[in-house]
Amino acid sequence: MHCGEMGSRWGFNRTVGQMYGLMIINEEPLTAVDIAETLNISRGNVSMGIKELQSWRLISVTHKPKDRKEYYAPAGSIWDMAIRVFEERRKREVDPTLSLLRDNLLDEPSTEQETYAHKQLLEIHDLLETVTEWAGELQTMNPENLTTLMKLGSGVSKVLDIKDKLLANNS
Amino acid sequence: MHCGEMGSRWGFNRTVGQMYGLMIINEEPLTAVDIAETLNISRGNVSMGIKELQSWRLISVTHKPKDRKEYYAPAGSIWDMAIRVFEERRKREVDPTLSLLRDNLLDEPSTEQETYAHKQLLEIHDLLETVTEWAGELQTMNPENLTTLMKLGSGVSKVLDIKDKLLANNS
DNA sequence: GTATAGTTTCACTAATTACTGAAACTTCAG
DNA sequence: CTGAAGTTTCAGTAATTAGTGAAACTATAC
Repeated sequence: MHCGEMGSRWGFNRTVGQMYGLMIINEEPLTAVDIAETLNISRGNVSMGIKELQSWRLISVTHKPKDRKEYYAPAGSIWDMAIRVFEERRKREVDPTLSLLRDNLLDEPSTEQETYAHKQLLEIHDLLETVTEWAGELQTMNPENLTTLMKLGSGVSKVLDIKDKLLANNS
Repeated sequence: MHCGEMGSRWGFNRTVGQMYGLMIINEEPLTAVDIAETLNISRGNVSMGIKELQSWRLISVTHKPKDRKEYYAPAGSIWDMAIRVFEERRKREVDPTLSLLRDNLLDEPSTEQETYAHKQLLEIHDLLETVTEWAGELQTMNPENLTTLMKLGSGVSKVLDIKDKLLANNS
């Protein structure tokens, strides 16, 4: 069961990773007590972990009839999970960076030193913006197209060439 | 100068982020002492930070004639920087996850429970592998093509349709 | 060689982050 | 309304991670 530890590399802490790993591996939804006992962690810690996973929109809660317990399970498919982790990390890492950069770009540079700094910040800002916009668009594409695109790999360049030729012919 | 703090979100700790921010903002290369004084951190801490940044392949060291000091500056363009952070994070986060998954997939499942777990792990593994392979291929593409691709955004699906039609015609 | 100007290391301390468990809270059946 | 079965909160503690600074180390000029 220790394999859940790999989650520790993915933006949440060790126990939260283990908790989620456990849910993924188990076909049946689990109760908070199941989790606490399997992982040998305190009940309170599980509660906090659940909250964290919910903030990542990674789990769904169900109830069994005649039972007051809450049952937790991963929300959606593995693919959904990846999208969400990706999205949330963008929100937590990239977006704050972007707004910090924007704030700084508002100040007009007065010295030469500042002009250079300004230029550099602008470059970072634009790069980050392009990349995240693009990533956002990829996410809205349907999964099949995305898979095609990925299978294509570096063949993408060839397709782009084809496109250019088509446009040239049409004009 | 506190704006360098945003680096704290990007995989290294606060001071290392500040150090790198400082180098990006300054046109001229800096010495270890410059950095320590500007950021009010100890000389030893700077040395460790330099080491860390070097392990990310993010800085280059130069020497001035008649001067024994080492001068540090960001290695390469902003674009290079992004590629490197991306690549290094893949190495540190994704690759270990993949090899952990592979290890686990070697064990043949014996119970039904394990069969399910096995299936889930396989799915995660395949997804991660596809995505990282693709990301790797994107990196080898020349920047212009990449920009075209990004500008295209979700229009990519249209190009793929065109490609499919072309292939259909050729057959 | 040796004095000097620099860098690196590392044991120690500080700061941050994660975990525990008991108490407070919620919900619902009877 | 009561209490049983559950969840959440949070103050305190443990564990981890980051930072310091003095001592050890290196390289070079003379």
